[in-house]
Amino acid sequence: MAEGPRKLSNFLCFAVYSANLAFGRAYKPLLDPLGLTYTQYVALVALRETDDQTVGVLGEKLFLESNTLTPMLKKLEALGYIQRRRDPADERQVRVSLTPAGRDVVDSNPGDALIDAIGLGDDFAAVQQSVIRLRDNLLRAGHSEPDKS
Amino acid sequence: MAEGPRKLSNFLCFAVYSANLAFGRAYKPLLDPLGLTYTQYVALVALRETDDQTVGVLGEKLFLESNTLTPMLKKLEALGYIQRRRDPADERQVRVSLTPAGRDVVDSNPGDALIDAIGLGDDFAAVQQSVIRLRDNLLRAGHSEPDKS
DNA sequence: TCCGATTTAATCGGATACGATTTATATTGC
DNA sequence: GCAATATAAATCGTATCCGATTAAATCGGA
Repeated sequence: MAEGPRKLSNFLCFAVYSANLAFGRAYKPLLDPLGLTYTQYVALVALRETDDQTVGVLGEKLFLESNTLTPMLKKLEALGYIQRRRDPADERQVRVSLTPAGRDVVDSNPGDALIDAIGLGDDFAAVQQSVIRLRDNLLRAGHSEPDKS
Repeated sequence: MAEGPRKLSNFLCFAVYSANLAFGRAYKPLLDPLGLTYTQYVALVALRETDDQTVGVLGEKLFLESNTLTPMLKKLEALGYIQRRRDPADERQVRVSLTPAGRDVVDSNPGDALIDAIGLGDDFAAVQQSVIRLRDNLLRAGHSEPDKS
């Protein structure tokens, strides 16, 4: 085996890639009325979990860095969902916290409408754990090069 | 249940979102030497499967439309991996086909180096099928509105 | 103390995604 | 045959991602 052209449908990476596109499209009609994008909503959820985080710590949770987060957070601030301020104790850091409006949005759980659409039934938790394991394995393989000792 | 702030780690959408980021990062060192991005590589795989496709048919497989594909395909053409030409029988359509160089890239299976990194073992196929089912369910829920008959 | 190294965000350029519109070509109705 | 419609790709503006660089603040050693 392992010869001949592989079919796209056999690529796990493509399954994940296209499932991510599908999630974005499924969330869109739910988030549009709130003026939020899919990624912005995820950031709000992360902030609901732990408030008043630095951009760096928030980025660790979201697997993003300041180059992606800074413009998005500025947009969320302009929308009135978060507040950004320099940490007085260390002016290099920016601390981000939810406004009451931001908390309300997260607590309204707009994603609940998708639970039926997901349609994995009892497999939900197992699939989620597998995808998380996959992600962590890939990231682990990445940030330490395969050193040939 | 269903009250109180949900943790980000319990969101299946975030697992998929972050796994997709992880795949892109894992593929990067493998594709950089070829001058390819992750998405461009996926497009080449889709073309390897069926050559001489129209932009629309290719888009159906990739879940993308011409607004995303056209710029990417022009880049792949500039790289010498594909050829684009108007269909003489219907000048509205553009047909895309792999060049020999493009075929060689796909046949070299650059993603094989990640099989170990994925680390799902025997669960690989099951996870893949679940993610595909998830995707298809989400897309199905999307393009026909939940009509309350 | 003071200067170099480190850390944190922000900035910049290139490459996706995607809704909305535009352009060019085909098809259909009459 | 031709105007109205439909279809396919391309274009445009906005919002991510990400590598690389920059700017500002902090830290650390001589």
